[in-house]
Amino acid sequence: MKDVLSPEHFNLTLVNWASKYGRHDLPWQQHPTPYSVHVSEIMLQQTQVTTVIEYFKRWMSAFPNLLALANADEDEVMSHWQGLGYYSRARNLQKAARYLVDEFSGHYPRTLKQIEQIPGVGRYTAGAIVSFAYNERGPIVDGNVRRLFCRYFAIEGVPSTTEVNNKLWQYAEHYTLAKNCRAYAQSLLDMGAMICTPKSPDCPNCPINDSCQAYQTDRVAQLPTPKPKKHTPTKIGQFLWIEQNNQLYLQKRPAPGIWAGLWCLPQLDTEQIREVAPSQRKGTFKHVFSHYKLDAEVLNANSTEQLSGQFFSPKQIVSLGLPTPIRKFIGKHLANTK
DNA sequence: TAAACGTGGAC
DNA sequence: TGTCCAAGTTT
Repeated sequence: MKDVLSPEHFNLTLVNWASKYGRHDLPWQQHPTPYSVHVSEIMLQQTQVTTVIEYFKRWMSAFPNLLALANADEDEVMSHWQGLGYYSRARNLQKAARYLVDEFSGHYPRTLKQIEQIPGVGRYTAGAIVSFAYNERGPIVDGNVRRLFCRYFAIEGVPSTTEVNNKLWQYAEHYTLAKNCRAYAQSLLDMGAMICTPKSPDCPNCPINDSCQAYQTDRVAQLPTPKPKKHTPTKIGQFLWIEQNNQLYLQKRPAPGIWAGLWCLPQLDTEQIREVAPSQRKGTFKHVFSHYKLDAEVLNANSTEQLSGQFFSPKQIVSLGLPTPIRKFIGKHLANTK
């Protein structure tokens, strides 16, 4: 069996492959700055490229630079993130902008260690910013690299365990050179997205298949080792529909917690949940999260006593940041909010 | 270490 | 319809 390539040979082979077959037209690849790379990398966390593209364009128009984001209203920020999910990313992005303005005069630091101190920026994102914005050496391990390396080096074990994760970062450190930095990082992502895919990888067209340890031993389909899946519980939710003069009562969701920072129908906490007659019911909806399912009903109510929210007109609601299922429900039940 | 944290695309 | 899982980070 052929051994794995040296870091030098590996780098050159992938960069050469990506120059022909890689992605070069993504919006964030056109004029990369530390800020635009930062924004795109946060948006791309656990989110598909096709989903991010329009959000990225709108965000860069609304908040073209660090200062604009630092000075923006939080509701304005959240409304531009609505529908993208994992909303702490948006709040951390603004926190990061304020941190960089306050501590670094609005200029990004240059070193990996400093960049990793930015709120919401972990080891992967720090490496990506250094690679893509500065074209300097910044090792990365994301889902693409994890899959590619687990197969190429035939790494057994669940990747999220400390042992395997450490091994992956060791390979990343060893195989990331101080040359072709931007092109090499991008080639890893492109390989993971276009060749070394989760299902039906395109091994015949892989530029390094003859030295891939999994391919040589027919274990591509078994690597990376799948994570044992766990049962997702179903939670019951009750929300209040309080409408006066065609205005709707909404509350801002607290952090931490689901939908933090978004505006939502008031939700009864677990102790307040009660049986209700069908006549009180405005409607129901179901929603699936990554870690549980939500069965919800929306109850008609009149009083806003004890509640800390405010009324909004349909026109105001349209430009607010709302959770996706709540926005859908409101759109169905309140005029002029679609 | 494991759970929390959203949503939608792909099959 | 259900399942996987996508350029992860925080607590």
